[in-house]
Amino acid sequence: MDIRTRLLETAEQLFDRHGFNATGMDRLTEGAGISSRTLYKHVGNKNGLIAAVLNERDRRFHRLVEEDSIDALFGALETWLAQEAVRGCLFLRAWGETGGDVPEIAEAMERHKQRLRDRIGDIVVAEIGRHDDELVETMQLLFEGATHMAAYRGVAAVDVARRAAQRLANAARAS
Amino acid sequence: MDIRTRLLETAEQLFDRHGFNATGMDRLTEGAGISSRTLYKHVGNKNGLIAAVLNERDRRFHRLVEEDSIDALFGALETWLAQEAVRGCLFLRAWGETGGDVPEIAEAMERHKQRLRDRIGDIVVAEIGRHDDELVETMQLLFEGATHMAAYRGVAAVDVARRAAQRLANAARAS
DNA sequence: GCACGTGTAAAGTGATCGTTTTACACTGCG
DNA sequence: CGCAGTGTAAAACGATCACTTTACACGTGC
Repeated sequence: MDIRTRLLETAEQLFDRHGFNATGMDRLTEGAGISSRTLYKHVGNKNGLIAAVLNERDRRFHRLVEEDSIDALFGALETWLAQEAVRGCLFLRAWGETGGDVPEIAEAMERHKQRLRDRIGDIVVAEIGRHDDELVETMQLLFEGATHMAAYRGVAAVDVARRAAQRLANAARAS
Repeated sequence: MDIRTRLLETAEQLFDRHGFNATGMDRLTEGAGISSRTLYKHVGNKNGLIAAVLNERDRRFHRLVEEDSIDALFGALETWLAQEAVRGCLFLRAWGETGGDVPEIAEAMERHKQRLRDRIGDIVVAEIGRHDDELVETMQLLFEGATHMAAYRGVAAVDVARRAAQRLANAARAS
């Protein structure tokens, strides 16, 4: 496996499990099986590594939601939570741990949320046949809620969100 | 003002603004205007301080939601966000930054979420006149979603959640 | 065949971390 | 008076932090 890929995967797991600040560079190099010199050659510094992890994660997420449907959206979240024991949104966590003071991290977070919103917009159009801002907002709210509620109540939270989204979409379709 | 109160208020602001790990004890003692010796006399260690901050915040939150109504619940969240620039749920953030490995912090988080759930249960009964687990789950989801979406889209997220909650409660009342 | 890119191993950088310690001042109470 | 309690100021603790440096090994391609 590519060194950079191995590094980003290891870092993502460790950041998710222990938090960003609490994960030292030693643990990262040891986990990825590379020297610290190599790590810094690849990502510059720790914030660069965090940003790289986030951007790769965003790419991976959108590859998971390829079709525009409510089921695909929440299905992706379920897969997400199944293969990684997520403790809330990793983007918001990184942003919060750095106080929003690191531009590259803040931008990665904003970009991810914007892309999520755009994708939900497409889903709404595909599901009810027209634009509906209120429904988009509400569905993003449900997605965000499921992400964080799953942290302490398990994957079942996603089902609750999916059912609520379906019900609200049905109501919008009927009106 | 009481020393302990001043310490907890200062710590809560700094933790919210910069994150838990990124806030050093020096900044805390300086912010509260006390010596480090006094700080350790009062809360034992940093994790004790974090737990104390969380438990006090939980008490304060429930004082804000005294009447059992959807408006009171989301009104409290709005007040919350207006007076403090919250970057997501402080309980989940503390839990995430410590990897869930600090018992007193994990317990404070669980207790807060359980109390929130109980309160929402009361609200559902008051609003629709009977128990409805699915509605409780969904409303907690909306609350959690609003808390985190407000971090990057502002207080308006709370209104979206409130409207969705009202609509779902109305539907439950009618059925 | 030799420079160059890419990697490792490991010591060392100064800064900052959470926490403890030492020394001293003030207050209220028996 | 004396002593316990509670506070401050400031130095010191060892550990760990992100990051750099030094020294060396291995291919690949001009």
